This record gives sequence, structure tokens and C-alpha cells, in this order.
Amino acid sequence: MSPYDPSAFPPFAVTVDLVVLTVRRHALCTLAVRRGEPPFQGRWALPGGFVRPDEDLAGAAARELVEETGLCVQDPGTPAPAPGTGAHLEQLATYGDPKRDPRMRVVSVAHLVLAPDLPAPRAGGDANSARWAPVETLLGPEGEASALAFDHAQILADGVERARSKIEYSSLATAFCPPEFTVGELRRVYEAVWAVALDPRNFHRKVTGTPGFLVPTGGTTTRQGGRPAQLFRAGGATLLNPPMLRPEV
Amino acid sequence: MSPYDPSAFPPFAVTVDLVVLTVRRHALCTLAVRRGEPPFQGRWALPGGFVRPDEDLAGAAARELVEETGLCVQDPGTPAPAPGTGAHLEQLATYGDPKRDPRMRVVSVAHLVLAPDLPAPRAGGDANSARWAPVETLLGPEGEASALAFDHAQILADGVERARSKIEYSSLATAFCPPEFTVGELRRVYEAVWAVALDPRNFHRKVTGTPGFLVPTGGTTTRQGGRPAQLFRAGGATLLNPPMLRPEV
DNA sequence: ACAAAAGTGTTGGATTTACACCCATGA
DNA sequence: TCATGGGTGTAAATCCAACACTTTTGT
Repeated sequence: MSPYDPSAFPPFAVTVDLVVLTVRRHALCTLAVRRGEPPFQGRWALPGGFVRPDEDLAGAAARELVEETGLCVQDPGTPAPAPGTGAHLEQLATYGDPKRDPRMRVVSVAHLVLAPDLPAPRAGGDANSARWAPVETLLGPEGEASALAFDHAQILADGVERARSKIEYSSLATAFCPPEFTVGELRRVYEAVWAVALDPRNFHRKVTGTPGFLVPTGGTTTRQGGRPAQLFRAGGATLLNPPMLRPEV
Repeated sequence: MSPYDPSAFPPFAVTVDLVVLTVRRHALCTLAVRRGEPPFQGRWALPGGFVRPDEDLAGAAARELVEETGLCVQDPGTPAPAPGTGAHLEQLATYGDPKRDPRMRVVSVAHLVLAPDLPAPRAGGDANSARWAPVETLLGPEGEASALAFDHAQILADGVERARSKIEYSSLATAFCPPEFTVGELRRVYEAVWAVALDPRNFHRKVTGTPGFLVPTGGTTTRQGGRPAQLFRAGGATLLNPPMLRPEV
């Protein structure tokens, strides 16, 4: 058989699913929507939807993100968020087990979004509600009761692991921060994502000593209390060398 | 509209493409097949094919790999190659630009395979020939003349970059080696993949000093000339800490 | 004897960590 | 004045690049 006979390929549904991560109240949180219809009716799931015939995968992910959160993403071709323009979006992995959706053969291209702290999400699409949930509560060891629909627990776990490892050797952690932020705020992002405590003094030296990572804006703030802290925005550097070391557990 | 109306989703063709990398004669090489039919007839391309209705993505990639090379892969769920059982396979990324195939909407889930040096490939499927090509010649700056079909140059570049970065912090480089190998052979793998020269003395100390990376088999060999070298097989460790540092260019 | 590759020892410099200490603000 | 977080200095431990040197084979 010729594998390229256009009338003889098995048709698949292709969707995008989104792992949207943010840091809220010192905890790594993800956007979850409640399913309004079977299967898994009433269960929490990751936001997502079908890819349209005329859009590419990153475009479909960006469109779903706007529909679910109103959040804008800079040009997906740009790997690092340009200062102040919005969230970071990258492809995560593709999930295509034949039985992952009981209704039909669906291949889902999962995307990872890192966003600054946002207002409460607005519901949309097929979801009758949406919320920010700490990843602990969705993936915790007891997670049976709150299990996510489909294979979304695996997708979320993969996304969290990607974020945890990627902030080690890239400046992506700044995507969790507002356009201007302090070194302490950036450190609290690392502490929340890794669930560890970091030495504030050494952290400060490390990030300010890496050329291109942080650019001072000149301003200061006391929004965290204590002595005024310098404000920075993300510099152009995307690769951290040497990397930020995640402490042993 | 309900996004899950089973009669109303746009149908896509889903394929797997393979970036099969190996080290031959001190050069990083990839498997390329010559296309026997339009579009891009006569041009080189990556091996691949349609995903069947009843198989998952990794299964489709493993099947295509056997069809194209006769190479076996251990259980794709196992991240590291068990000693002596075959090649390493992992999902690379998914490519779904609406215009990437001029005939129809095709979403391709690319996979990365790292294999030990193999005999000359056998042709199969829709290819009338297959060869190992140094990635330099397929991606070099002059690459116009030998350009790969579709977006396969991008897929290959992404696969090479993944391999280059992943051997830094994992023991994956052993997937390029036969079941038993010497420290010098492993070093020549790193040198070929990174296209750099490494200090043999420091390399030896580093890999033998990382617990779980290498396990001595007791044997020795002189197949590289000079003093007999100890033979090792890959240990259980998959994460290298501290990582192997890629020298600056 | 010589070349070639394997493997060990040593050293100076860079990096990391732990922590003492000072600074600038709000309450 | 005190609590709070921001920021600098410094010394010990560790890591790493460079290279002198020894070992064991084939020719």
C-alpha cells in the first residue's frame, strides 16, 4: 500500500490542552476547568479544545488561552517573553494513547504556559467553572478523590516537571513575575516552584551577577515591607550559565 | 457549538517521523530515506509513516523503526536503555503547520532515537534507498542543495539539539555505545555529538567518579590500541549530577 | 625501543555555601 | 525602637581545568 494515498489515512481528532502555571500565595497553581458534560462530567480537567483546520498548533494554544483566561501571549516563535508583554508559551508533549478518550481517537498536543499572578479566571467554552488550584491538591499522593479527567494528571505532572527543570538553566522564572519585580519576588517564585527555601543573600548575588538576566529599571518598591528593593525587568539572556542549582531534597 | 460533537471535528492525518542518530566514524549521523514519489520526489527525508488506528504514538515510532532499520527498542516506557537491549526512543516534538504538507493537513509527532553504530540500513516502505548521512551535510550552512523534504530540516535540527543538551545531564550517551564499551569510546561519543575535544584524563575521572553511571564488567579490550582498557556497561543512573559540562565554543 | 591509548596525581583558580554584618523603611 | 526584608563581605569547602607523569599493550 502507498502510505500517502490521500483517501486512505486514518482520521484523528487533534486537540491542544493547556497546562497554565502561576504562583499564587507562595504556591504553584494551575488552571483547571470543571467539565460540563460526559465523559468525566463534573470532574476537573485542563483547558483545551480542537485545533482548527487553518491554524497551527501554537496558534490554537494561544487562542484557547485567550478564550479561557483573557491572557495574551507574545509571538510564540519568540522563546522568551519580551519584557512586559505577557506569558510564556511552549509546546510540552503529545498524548495519543488510543483509549485516552472513550469517544474517539484524539491526539492532544499539550502546551505549557507560565503566567504572572492573574485575577480569578473567567469560565468559558464547555466549562461551567474554572479555578486556580495548587498543583499539590491535584497531584498529591491522596489525589484519588480530586483526580483529573482523561490523562490530564499525567500531562500536568509532565508540565510541572518541565517548569521545575527549566527554570534551573533558563531565565523562564521571570515569566511568573509582573513586568517589574524585585529580586526577592523572583526568589519566592523559585521557592514556590521548587518547594524549597533558598538563601536570600546568595540568591541575590547569583541573579544580579549573571549578565543579561536582570536589568535594573531604576525604580524601587517597598511593597514587600522592609528596606526598599530595586526593581528589575527580565533581560535578554535566556540561558543561565552557570545554572541556578536546585538544592538536594 | 459543542467542541465534542463527534461528527463535527476536523479530521487530521497523524504521522510519526524519526530522527535516528548514531555515531559513525567520529561523526554524528542520521538516517535519511530517499522519497520515491511526489511531493519532494527524489529528495532526502526522515523516515516515518502514518499512525494506525489501534496503536499509540511510541508504538508507531517503534514499528517504523523496525520497518526501516530492523532495530529493536526496549519498552518505550523505560527512559534509559537497559544494558544491551537496544536503542533509546523518546518523543521529540510535534509539527503541525497547516502548510507543512502540500497535500493535506498532517500533524507529525517526531521521535528521537539514539542507536549504537549499525550496519548499513535496508530500504523499505515508500523509500527506494536509505543511508546514514552526517548531520553536517544535511544541515550545513550550504545545505540548500541537499535540503530535506517538508520541514524535516527543522525536525532534524531540533533532534540534534535535544541530543546535544541531554547527554550533558543524563547518561543517554551510553545509548550510542554497544552493550560493553570503554571510557575512551564513550568519550569519543561526546566528542562526536558536541564536535569538541575533551581532556581524556579529566573525562575518565568524571565518568568513573559518578556513582551509578558506569558499571565495570571485569573484562578489558585493546580494540582501540594502546594499553588495555576496562570494559563497562551503563549503570542504572539516568541523571548526572554534577552534569558533564559542554565546553564553550 | 617506540607509539598509542589508559589511567593517576597534583595544583591553582573559580565557584559555592554558610553566615556575620550593615542598610533603609514602616509601624 | 523594633521588626522586616534588602543587600555586601568574607572565609572554608568544593569543584574543575590543565598538565606532568606512570602503566600496559601492539609493532
